[in-house]
Amino acid sequence: MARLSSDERRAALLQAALRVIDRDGVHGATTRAIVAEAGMSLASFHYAFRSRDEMIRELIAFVVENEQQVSLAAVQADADIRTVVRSGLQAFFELLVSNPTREQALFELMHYSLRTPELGELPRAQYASYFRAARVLLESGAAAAGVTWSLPIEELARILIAFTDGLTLAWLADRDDAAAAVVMDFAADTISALAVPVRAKEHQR
Amino acid sequence: MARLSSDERRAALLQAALRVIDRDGVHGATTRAIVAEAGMSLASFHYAFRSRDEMIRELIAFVVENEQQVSLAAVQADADIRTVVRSGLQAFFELLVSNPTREQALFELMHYSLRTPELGELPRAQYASYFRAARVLLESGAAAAGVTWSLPIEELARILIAFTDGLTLAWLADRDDAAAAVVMDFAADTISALAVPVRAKEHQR
DNA sequence: AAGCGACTGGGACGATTGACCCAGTCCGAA
DNA sequence: TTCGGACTGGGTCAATCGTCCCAGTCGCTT
Repeated sequence: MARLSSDERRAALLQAALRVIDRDGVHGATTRAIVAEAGMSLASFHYAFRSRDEMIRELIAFVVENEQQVSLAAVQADADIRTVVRSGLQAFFELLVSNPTREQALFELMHYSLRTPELGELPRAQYASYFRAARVLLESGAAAAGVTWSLPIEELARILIAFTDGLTLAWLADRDDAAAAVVMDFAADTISALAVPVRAKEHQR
Repeated sequence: MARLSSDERRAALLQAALRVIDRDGVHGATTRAIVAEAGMSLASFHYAFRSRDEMIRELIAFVVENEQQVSLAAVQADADIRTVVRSGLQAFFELLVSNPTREQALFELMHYSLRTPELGELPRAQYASYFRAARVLLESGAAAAGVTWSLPIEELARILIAFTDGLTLAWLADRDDAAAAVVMDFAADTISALAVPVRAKEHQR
């Protein structure tokens, strides 16, 4: 064991790979580009990972776990449910605008996984993670606003993610902020319309 | 100009390239794979196209023009607007299920374009084409059902495309048909809720 | 029938890639 | 201080890529 960090070096390489993919896409994430970004030598790469594929596999798993979608889940107190949903979407959108290449990178990683036989199951986990984040927003928002959902929470979470994916892709294509806002308004309106007030007694406990 | 088809050979190569991308992704669409699929020799490729990039550029333009999204626009007569929207979504979904790799290919081509400086504007045209198809469905459906939209048609088209993109990505990830149906139901409900009946006089003329 | 030019086959080139290898270096344990 | 093993630098390899080239071939025109 000894020297610093068998795991630290792997983590450093993963971070570097993510930066390279942000900058140049999955296509540009060659072993040489990654070690250059990490300030290491090529030998270190194959000392840490058996192959590039293994690294990509771990990278996707890492991204899925550390769902940075958390920005979606900033629920302020005593807001009505429509505001909660709209704010969550706005937070996500601002993340997208401030770092569009990151969302592109996530999509590219997904499509790369779908094309790679032994990675084909990863997108399922990726979306399960997204749904979980959406569910957190919807549940905590509903609790804060004193409402409950008239549809199963899993279905609502999927609908919310469909909205974020759809508005992200269209925005990446034409960068129309105003149009994205319209979609977010529509999403907040229609989703919050499925909220029903909790009877005071239930709300209280 | 003589021999058969300066344009025909280009078209044949484009079709072959599309089949290769369907099968192996953009990454696998090498010049050699494409000419093999087309049953041609490598020299013919560079006789027809100056470079692979030029071919990809024309391929995307071709795909955007021949929007196969038309399947979305099968409007049956005397159906209420909710049914029209739901049927359009269902037609799209069945296209997706019967040919998932085609939708994957379109996404990959979009992301490839976004990463390629001189192709960066193509996704805008791609989505303009999608919006146009959605608009056709919404307008003809509204005319057939005798309703009009309470939101600008451009905004509604974008919302509809957000739904199709969102449900497509999630379905590609987990292949959950039932969940996709829920999203489509929600989309049809919420979009058709924005339809208002036309006064008989207007409807008649 | 001849010839011109559009077209093709097959090979080659340089660049890039993932992977490997080996001689060293550096650190901590003894 | 010595020594062993974890780690690295730099070079190399085969495979694959886009691109190019040139000697042919084939079909139309004349």
